[in-house]
Amino acid sequence: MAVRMKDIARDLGVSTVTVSKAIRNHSDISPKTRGRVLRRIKELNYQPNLAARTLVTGRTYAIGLIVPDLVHPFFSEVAKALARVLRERDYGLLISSSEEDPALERDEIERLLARRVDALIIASTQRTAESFRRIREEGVPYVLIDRRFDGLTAPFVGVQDEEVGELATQHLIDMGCRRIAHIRGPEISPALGRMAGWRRALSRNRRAAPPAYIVSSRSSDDAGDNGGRDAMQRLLKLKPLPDGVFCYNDPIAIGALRAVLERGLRVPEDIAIVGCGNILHSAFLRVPLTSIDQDSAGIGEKAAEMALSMIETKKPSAKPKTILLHPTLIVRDSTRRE
Amino acid sequence: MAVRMKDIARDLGVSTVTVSKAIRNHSDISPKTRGRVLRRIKELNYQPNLAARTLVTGRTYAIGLIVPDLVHPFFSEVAKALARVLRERDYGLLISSSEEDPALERDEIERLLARRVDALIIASTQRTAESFRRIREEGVPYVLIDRRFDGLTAPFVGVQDEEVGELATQHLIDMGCRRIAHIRGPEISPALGRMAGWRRALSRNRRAAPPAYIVSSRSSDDAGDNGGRDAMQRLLKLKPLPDGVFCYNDPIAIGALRAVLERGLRVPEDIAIVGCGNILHSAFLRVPLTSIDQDSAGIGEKAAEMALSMIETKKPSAKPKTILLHPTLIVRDSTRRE
DNA sequence: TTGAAAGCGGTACCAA
DNA sequence: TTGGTACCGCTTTCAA
Repeated sequence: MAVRMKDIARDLGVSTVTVSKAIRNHSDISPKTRGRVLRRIKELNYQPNLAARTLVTGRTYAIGLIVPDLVHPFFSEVAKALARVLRERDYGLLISSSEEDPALERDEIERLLARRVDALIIASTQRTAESFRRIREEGVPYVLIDRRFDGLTAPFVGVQDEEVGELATQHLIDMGCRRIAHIRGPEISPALGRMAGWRRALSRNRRAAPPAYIVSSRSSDDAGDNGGRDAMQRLLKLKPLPDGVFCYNDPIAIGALRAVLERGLRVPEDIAIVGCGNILHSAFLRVPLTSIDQDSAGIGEKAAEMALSMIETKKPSAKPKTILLHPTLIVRDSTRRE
Repeated sequence: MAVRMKDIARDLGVSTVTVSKAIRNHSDISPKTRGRVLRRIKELNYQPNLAARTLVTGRTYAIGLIVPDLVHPFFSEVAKALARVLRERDYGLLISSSEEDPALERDEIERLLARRVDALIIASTQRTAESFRRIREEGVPYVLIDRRFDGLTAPFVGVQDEEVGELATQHLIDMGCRRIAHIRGPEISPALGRMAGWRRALSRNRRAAPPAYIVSSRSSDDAGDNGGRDAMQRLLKLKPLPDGVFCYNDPIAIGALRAVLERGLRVPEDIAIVGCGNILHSAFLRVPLTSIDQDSAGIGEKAAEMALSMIETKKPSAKPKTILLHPTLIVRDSTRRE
C-alpha cells in the first residue's frame, strides 16, 4: 500500500538500516549515500510509519492537552498557541475537554496515558492533587497550566495572579476611586491570588479592605454574568457605596456592569469596573470593559516548550520549574475617568 | 516497563493469542478463560500498546480535525462536540489550526496523513478542491464541514445555508420591515448560500432585491465589526434607507449596529438587524442581537458519526453523503418590534 | 561506512 | 477452544 523503507532500500541497492540512518541524519552515512536516499524519499513521497517507530523507541511524538472547556476563549487561545509550537517541532496535539468535571478529567488522563502520549498538559479542575500521582507513576512528564495546587510541586505555567489583582486595583486607585470592592471567584488558585492582590494593593495605599467589600459570585463560568449581577446587587446595598469594583473575570464584570446600570448609576463616573481575562471585544459592549490580559498565547507557548524540554532531557521532575507570566492592564471606558 | 500481553499470558498459563482474543471479545474464547483474562487485566491495569496494534491493523484509532481558527466559537464548539462523540467510541482527536491559510492547511493535511489518522475532518479554507485529491489518493476517509466546493462531491456536514438567509429575512419581513438589505461575506459557500436565501425570501414575498441593497464587508473574521461598520455606513447613504439588515455573521452585525447608533438612529425601531452564528451572549451587548443559530454541536456530532461510519464500512466515497442541519432563529432585541 | 539479525507488542492465519 | 508461527515497519546492536 504505502511506500516503506524496504522499497527505498531495494530501489537503491542498500539496506533498510542505511535508509533509516540516512533519514535521521546519523553520522554513519556518507553524504553521497544520504543524498541518494533523500532524493528517492522525495520522489516517492515516503513518510515513515510512526507506529513502527513508536513501537521501537517508545515515543509517540504526540502531546495530550486537557482543558475544562475548549469553547472558553482562554483555553482555546492556549490550545492554538500550543498547536503552533508543537507543529514546528513535529509533534501532534491530542485535545480533550473535561467539561469542568473532575471525574471526566481523570478518565481523560487515563485515556491519554493509554495512548502513550510523550507528555501531558493539563488545566485541571481537580480539587486535590491525587490524579497527578498516576501520571507520575507512569513516568510521563506533565505540565499544569492556569490552576495549581497546594502541596503539589509540579511544573507549572500560569500568570502572576497576585499581580493581576494589584494591577486592577492600583488602576482603580489611580482613577480616583476611594472605596474599592472585589467580587471574588471560587476556591482555586487564580481566584485566591487575585483576591490577595486586591488586598495588597489596598494595604500598600493605606486603604481599608473591609470584609463587606468582598462578595462571592455564585458562578464564574459562562453564566457568570448572572452571578456577577447578583453579587453587585449585594454591593449596591452597602453604605457607603463602593466607587470601584475589581471582578474575578469578565463575565462577572459584565453582570456587575448590568446591575450598576439597572440601578440608574453611571459607569465609570459613579462606579468604575475592571474585569479579568480580556475576552470580550470592546465594540460589542454597552460600556467597553477595562480588563486584565492574561497572555494566554504566552502560557500555551511556555507550556509547550516546557513539556518538550522535559521530554528531551528525560529528567522527570527533579526540580519542577514554575513559569509565571506578567499580566497586562487593558484600559477601556469602564474605568476611564478624565 | 509497562505490562504487556505476554505478562498476562504467562501469569495465566495461556498464550498471548488467547489473551488478545479475549480482550477483543473474539467468539473463540470460552467464557471462563475470558473471565480469567479480564480479571488479570484489571488487576494489573493493563493497557494494550496502541502502536503495536496499529502496526498490525493499520488503524490508529485517531481522527484529525483541521479548522481555520480554533478560537472562533463556531469551530471550538464543533471540536468540543466531536471530542465528546469520539471519546465514547474510544477514538483520539488530533486538532490543528490552519490559521485561515490555505498553504498551511495543506501542510497540516500532509502531517495528519503522515500520522496515519483513520479519517480527517476539515473546515477548509482552500479556494479549490485540489488538496482533497491527495487525501483520496491515500485512501483516507474525510468529511468536509461548514464550507464546500463546486464540483467536488465529497462527504459534507453543514447547515442549510439558504435556509439561514430565508429565516433571517422572513423574520425581518414579519417584523414589518419593508426595505431589507444584506451585508454579504466572502466568496465561500456559506456566504453565497445565505445571500441566495435572502434573495429567495424577498422574491417569495414579492419584494424587491435591488443590487444597491447588497454590500460587501471587507472582513468577516474577528475584526468583522469594522467591516460591518463600513458596510453599514455605505447602506446609510442610500435613499430610501433600508429598515432591516441581514448580516452574514455576528461580528459584522455588531459593526452594523454600531454604525446605526452612531448615526443617531434606533435599533430596532428605525433599522432592525439580524446576525448569524449566535456567538454573542445577549447580556453583553448594547442591543442584544437577533441571530441565526447554526447548531455547531450538531455539526460536530454528525461529522464524527459520518467519519466513524466511513472508517467502519471501509466504503470510501462510493456515494458521498451530505448532511444539512436546520438553522434556528434566535430572536432578541435587535429585531423585536411590538 | 554498511548491513544481518533480533526484537518492539501486538494480530492473523491456520493447524491441532 | 486454543496456540504456533509469521509478520506489521522500523530501530538497535554488533559484526564485517
